[in-house]
Amino acid sequence: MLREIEQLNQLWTDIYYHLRYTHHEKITHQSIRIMQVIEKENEVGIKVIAKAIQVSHNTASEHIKRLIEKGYVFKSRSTKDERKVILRLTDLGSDVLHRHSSLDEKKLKQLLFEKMSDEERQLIFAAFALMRGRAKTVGRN
Amino acid sequence: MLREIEQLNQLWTDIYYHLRYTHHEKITHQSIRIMQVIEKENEVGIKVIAKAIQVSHNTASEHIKRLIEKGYVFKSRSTKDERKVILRLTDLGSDVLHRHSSLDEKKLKQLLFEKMSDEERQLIFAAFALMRGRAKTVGRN
DNA sequence: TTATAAATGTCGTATAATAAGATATAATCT
DNA sequence: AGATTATATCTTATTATACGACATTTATAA
Repeated sequence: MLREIEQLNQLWTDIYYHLRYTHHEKITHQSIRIMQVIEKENEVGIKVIAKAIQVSHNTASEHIKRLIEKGYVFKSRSTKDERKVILRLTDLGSDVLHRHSSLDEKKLKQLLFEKMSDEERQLIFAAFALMRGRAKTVGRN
Repeated sequence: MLREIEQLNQLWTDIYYHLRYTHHEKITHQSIRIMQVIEKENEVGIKVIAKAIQVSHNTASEHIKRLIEKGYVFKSRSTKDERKVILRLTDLGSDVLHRHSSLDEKKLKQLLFEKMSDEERQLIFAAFALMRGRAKTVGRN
């Protein structure tokens, strides 16, 4: 069983290594993690960021300041509670995050539409959709 | 077609977001990228690293020095050409890289063996193996 | 067998990122 | 009104990142 888990991880990291974007703009690790949280969760504020990356709230606030300076993130305030900040990615921020965590669209296109049959492609989609659906429930219960 | 590609990327990043390790030791972005190259390629030296992360050879050499200090990497010399360094990950280095690029084994175990039937699990493995096989050929023609 | 090239290492220096404590401000709650 | 909550700013300290210049060692060419 452990054998299978390791094997799946091997497949996972191999796929990412071969299909990721090769050219990256300079960006730090913390920046990526912060932007991932902003993209995947909703109504993200400073506190959520601080907890997600395990730093103090003032450090989180400084990270956000820099991300705003770079044009990757923008702030708005919650209408319900005006103390709360709501963070969102700009289009530029989305692009940058994409190039650091997604698969290269050109490579994916080649893979799915030139190197695979329709049935194979459908197999891939079915498997990923299944895995995503179940992954969402992992950790709770 | 672009729609499908974007959708697959959405699935990919969602899966990673839900199944990745949540606790990370402090490590920089460049360190991870360097260790990925060392793990996935063979006979990696300073030049290869420098090219992979787009820095000068002296900067690459300094990165490697720090990774060695941290106990993540070790050096040997090529027997054919003694000028050349060959880099490898230590066990600790492998662990650290694993926690930054692989899926959490506990979560995977839960996902594959508690939340899926045998047929579903086989579907996942078949799809990933297929994808990995084809991914290796992407980029070259 | 020198001369030169290739691969790597080291030193000095500069900038940016990272992080926390202390303190401040503004909105909300009691 | 006073306390609490969420965020911001300022100061300070450490580490990471990067490069140019120069040094070293091994390999190859003339």
